[in-house]
Order: sequence, then C-alpha cells, then structure tokens
Amino acid sequence: MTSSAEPVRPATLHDVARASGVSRGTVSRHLNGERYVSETARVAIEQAIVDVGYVPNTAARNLVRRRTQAVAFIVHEPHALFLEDPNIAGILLGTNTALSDADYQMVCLIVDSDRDTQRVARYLNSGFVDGAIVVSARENDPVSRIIEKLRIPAVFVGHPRGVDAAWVGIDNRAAAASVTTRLRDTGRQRIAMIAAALDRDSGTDRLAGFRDALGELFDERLVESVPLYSYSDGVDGMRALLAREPLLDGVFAASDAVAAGALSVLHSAGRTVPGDVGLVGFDDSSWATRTTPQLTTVHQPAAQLGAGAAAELLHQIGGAPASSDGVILECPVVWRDSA
Amino acid sequence: MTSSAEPVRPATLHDVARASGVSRGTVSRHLNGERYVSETARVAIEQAIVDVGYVPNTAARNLVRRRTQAVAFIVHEPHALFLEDPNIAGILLGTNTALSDADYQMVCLIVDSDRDTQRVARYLNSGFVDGAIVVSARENDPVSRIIEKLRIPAVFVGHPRGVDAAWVGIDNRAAAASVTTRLRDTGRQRIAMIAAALDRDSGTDRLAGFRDALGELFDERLVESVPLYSYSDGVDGMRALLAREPLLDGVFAASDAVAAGALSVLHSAGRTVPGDVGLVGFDDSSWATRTTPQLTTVHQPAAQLGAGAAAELLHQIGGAPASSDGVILECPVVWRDSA
DNA sequence: ACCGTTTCTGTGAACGTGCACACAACTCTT
DNA sequence: AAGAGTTGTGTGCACGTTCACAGAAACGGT
Repeated sequence: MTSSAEPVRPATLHDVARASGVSRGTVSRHLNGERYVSETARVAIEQAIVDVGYVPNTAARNLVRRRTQAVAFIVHEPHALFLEDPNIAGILLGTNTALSDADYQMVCLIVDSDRDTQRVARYLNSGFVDGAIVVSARENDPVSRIIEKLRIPAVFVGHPRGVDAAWVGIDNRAAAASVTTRLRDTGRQRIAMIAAALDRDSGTDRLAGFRDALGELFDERLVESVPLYSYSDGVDGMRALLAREPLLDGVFAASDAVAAGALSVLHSAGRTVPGDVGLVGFDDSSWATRTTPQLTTVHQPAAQLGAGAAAELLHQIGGAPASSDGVILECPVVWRDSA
Repeated sequence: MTSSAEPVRPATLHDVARASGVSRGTVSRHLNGERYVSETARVAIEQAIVDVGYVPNTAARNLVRRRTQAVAFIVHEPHALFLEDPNIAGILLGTNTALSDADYQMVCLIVDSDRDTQRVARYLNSGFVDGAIVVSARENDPVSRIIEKLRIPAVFVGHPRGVDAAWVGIDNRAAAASVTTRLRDTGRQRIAMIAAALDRDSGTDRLAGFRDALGELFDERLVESVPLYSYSDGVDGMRALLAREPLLDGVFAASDAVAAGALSVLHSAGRTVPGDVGLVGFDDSSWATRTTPQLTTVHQPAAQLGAGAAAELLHQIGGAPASSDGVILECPVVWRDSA
C-alpha cells in the first residue's frame, strides 16, 4: 500500500462503467433508480462503485439538470436578535435536518441592513438556489416582494399579510386568546399586555387574540407596545405599564423573552408572581423554564415549522404548484407556575 | 412589455460574447479579472452583460474549476445546546458574514448522533465542500479524525488536543486564571469551581487556569465537574457544591449559562451575591446581563472567532499551507456586579 | 416464419464555463 | 528591415454528468 503525495483524481462515472463492464448510460440509470437495468448489471455496478470509490460529482449533475440542489434560508432580523431568539434557531435546525435528509444544502442568509437586502436580491436572482424559506418577514417586506417578482419557489414561516405565497405557521391569534383566557379564569381583573413586533403578522395576531379573549374587559390603556420580542423590550414595556397602571394583576407578554424581562421588573417592584400578578408568555423557549417561577406559555413547535416549510418547498421544487393556503401547526398551552 | 408564461433560458457567456462582438474567451478573461482585455472590449462587455442580464452559472464554473465554492460549518453539539449557546450562534454569524463577502456558501452541518457522524463523513468525502470549519470538537473526535484523513482544508475553532490542524481560539487558561484572580483579590477564601465539558480543550483549560490562579489555595473538593456548559448543569453543579462545602464564598462557573444556573440555586439557598458569595462566569453571552446581579465574566469574541476561522480557511483553499500554530484572540475580563 | 412488444444497453450530444494554445497586431530594439 | 518582446483575441477541448435516441435481445402471439 503506497501513499502518493499527489491527490488522486476522483473516480468518475466512466471509471465505474469500465470497471463493471457496462456503459455510462447504464450506470447513470442505476444511480438514478430508473427502470431497465438487468440484475447482473446491477450487482456489477454496485461492486465497481465500491472498488473505485466512486462519488457523484454534484457540479456536473447540477449543470445538466439545471438545479443547484441548494435552498436559501432567509432570516430578516437584526443580528443581535438572531442570536437571542431560540425560536429562530429551532426553525433553522428543523429546516436544516429536513433538507439534509433530502440531500439539499441549506444556505443561510441574514438580512439586517438595506445593503443586505440588495445582496440577497442579487443572490436569489443569480440562480444559486432552487428556492427559499423566509423567516420572520415583515409586512411590505422588500425581500418578500423580490421573491414574488422572481417567482422562485418559496415558503414563508408565518403568514405576512399582503404576501401571496405558501406558508407554514401557527394560529397566533387563537393561541394568544386561549392563554389569555386562562389568565381571566384565574380571577384576574386588570389584565395588561406587552405587545411586540407589531410590524409582523405574529405580533398583530397575538394582540388580536388578547383582545378576543378579554372582550368587554379589554382596555386600550393596558396595552403597551414595544418593537421587538426581546428581554430588554420586556423590561421597558413592564416599566411603562407599571407606571401607568400600578393596579394591574395580570400580564400577557408577547414572548417568553419579553415575559422574562417583565418578570425581573415585577420582582424589583416588589410584586410576587403569581401571587400579586399572573404572567404568561409565548414560545415555550428555554426562557420559560429558567425564570422563577417558571412561565406558563404557549408551546411553539419551532423544529416542526422548519421541517414543514422544507417539505413544502421541496414539493414546489419538484414541480408541484405552490399551495396558497398555509399549513397550521398545533401549539398547546403549557401550564407552569407563573399563572 | 410582455410576460411569457414559460421561463426564459438564462443568458450564457456565449450570449454576452455575441452581444458585445467579442469571443467567449475575452468575456471570460474580463469576468475573471485577467490581463489583456482592451478598453474597448471591456466597455462593450460591461454593457452586454447588463443588456442580456447575464449571471455566471456556478455549476459550470465549479465543474471546470473543480471547486464547489462552499464551506462546511460543522457543529459537534447536541441539538438542544446548539439552541441554547449564544456563543456558537455568534461564531456561526461571524463565519457566515466573512464567507458571504468572499462569495462562498456556508453549509451548516450539525453532528449529534453517531448516525450524523457517518453522514458528515460521507458529505465531506463527496467533495461537496472545499473545506470545513469545526466548532467545539472533542478530543479524539471521530469528525476530527475524518478530516485529518481526508486532508481537506480545515480550521478548528478552539484547539482540541491531538488534532494537528489550523485553529483560531482564545487562551482559555489565561482568561480563567485572570478572572479567578479577581475573585481571590476581593478577599474570597474558599473559592469553588463548576467545571464543565472536560472532554473538550476549553473545559480542561478553564479548569487549569482556575488551578493556576489559586495556587496553594486550590482544593480538589471545591471542584465539581458537569458534562455541559448549560444552565441546568449549573443548577446541578451548584447544588452538589453547596451540599459538600456550605462555607464556600466564591464560585467560578465555566460558562455564563452555568453561572446563571448556579445563581438561581444560590438565591434559593438564601445566599446573596456578591455579598455572601462572589460569582464569575465565562463567555460574556447575553446571559451575563440578564441575571440579577449582572455577571462578571470573560468576554469571548465569538463573531471574530468565526470570521478569523473563515479567513484562515480561505487562505488554505487558496493554496496556502495550513499554519499549524493557531491564532489567539484577546478576551478581556468584563467587570460587572456579581464579584 | 413473421411481427410487435417489452426489456435492456450503448452512443453521441448537450449543459456553460475555464484554460491552453495559436496567432495577429503593435512596439521596441538592433 | 528583421527579430524579439508585449498585448490582445479567437478556437477547441475538457470538466462529469443526464438525456434522447437507436438498436439489440428476448419473448409471446399469430
């Protein structure tokens, strides 16, 4: 056994054909699982593939098939929040796993500045990818518009208004309503909400669900709106609410991170949770089990959302028409200690 | 302006050549920035590219160049921790940005089970990528061994012992020592450590640094070892330490997440921080500013680590030999309130 | 014995690019 | 005016695969 310093040329389809005594065409057919390959040819090819150590060349295959075997995963979110939001990471993970299983590459694009928008537009337009999965798109999002214009296969996680494309999501409104109802059922009278990200469908839907559940109890002055689903926004929101309505006894925070921020403010203000104030969150992220008390929240199936989006996208890439009615996944309320 | 239902064939190099009145070769030279293209040809080609809407075909280019223009980003970490660890996300982000700027695709591979190891091995062997960046490798890691065997360009983030490859990292030992020294300087007498991830270089180095700083004060019974850098491991570790050594007055937690878990146990046990017990962490992740009190910790430049690894990898792919002495980035101690 | 059908196989032509090479035109030296 | 360099240009081939097509072999029915 000698080891040459020079890297050996990788084996090609041709090498397999020669080693197995059949032609390129037959090997190709076998590799692609087509009909009309005899049993004898089959075993000879299998053996030859192992012998010569053959691995298909993706570039050559993509060239002739006019496919790239890659999919863009587009996150429209400030860098800082991307790091902080375990939900996005979960979606990413689910997508990546599903795509890997189908031998697709996931290419992660993060859109933060306007400059990034241009870069992504160029990227998508360049035919580097066969499709795109878009996470946390805003309404009237430039990225969404680009995708619509390019008519590239695409699936959205969430359901931004004004975008006519396939999507996978949860029923934010119904989930928000059911978790708020619980707050009401436990006897709270002055229930407030820290609404967040009202530039996105998830944000407005959660607020709408809150309103649905409260009915005549709803009071506009008990809603404080903050820009992002983050811890520090939760801090800000809770401070504002306490200043305005010291008597509140229930809070629905638009995310667990927001709830965690709110909780720290409540503690500092000397309120006990759930004694003085009942608090519920949204996401069932790792935040929820790290606070004291642990958060009652809505479980969001992040990995399944990602996997579902990937599956739908692969369908579209395979030639199926984009289904314009979205897929809605279940998101049960998780009862813990904070309400 | 008519819109045809049928997708138009994308423009090729040939189309540009015809439109600009020169040959394929000249267009190719201009595109690749080679010499010997006249000024008149240059402007004609530029114009033609815009006119026909030309975009280079990556597959064809990769085929002839024998490059894939893609890089694997390999994370060896349980899924759950990947979601939880903001450090990894930061490295990923830094890598992705640096690679995008160089027109490389980042392909994210997550290794959790043994099955994943096989999949990654096959993937790397398939020539789908030009190189790999490996995060949080263990000692005697099967993935590391595969990479060594394939002699594929690779850079490690961190410096696993027994792996002879390029790496970018921080001096965990020195940083751990300096943060521990501070604990000692503030008069703590019985200083404990919750060590974590001792199957990795970062874990053992932080423990070694702790030992360095304490000198004759070091006491083996004050070290509790837990498997991972996670919040729940911090909870477990702190409980064990308190049970064994109720009189401890200082704790160095191997990560901020571990410190956060430890802090909640300390609070539950009625100890004040930093009054009764001084506590320091490691990473300067978002955990550090979310606890009360905020954590004194070591700042880890996650994004720069990722960017540095990407830069070194691109060097190697460009033909430079792998530099076997690693790059060490600065990681200053950040003084906050917990010690 | 003939023909049609089914099963299997090989061949040549793409796919769109980079690269080596040949060669033309021009400048400078001798 | 001839030769040697420099600058610019076009052409053919290779990269490794898929696909369409032609045709061989086997089979069954008349």
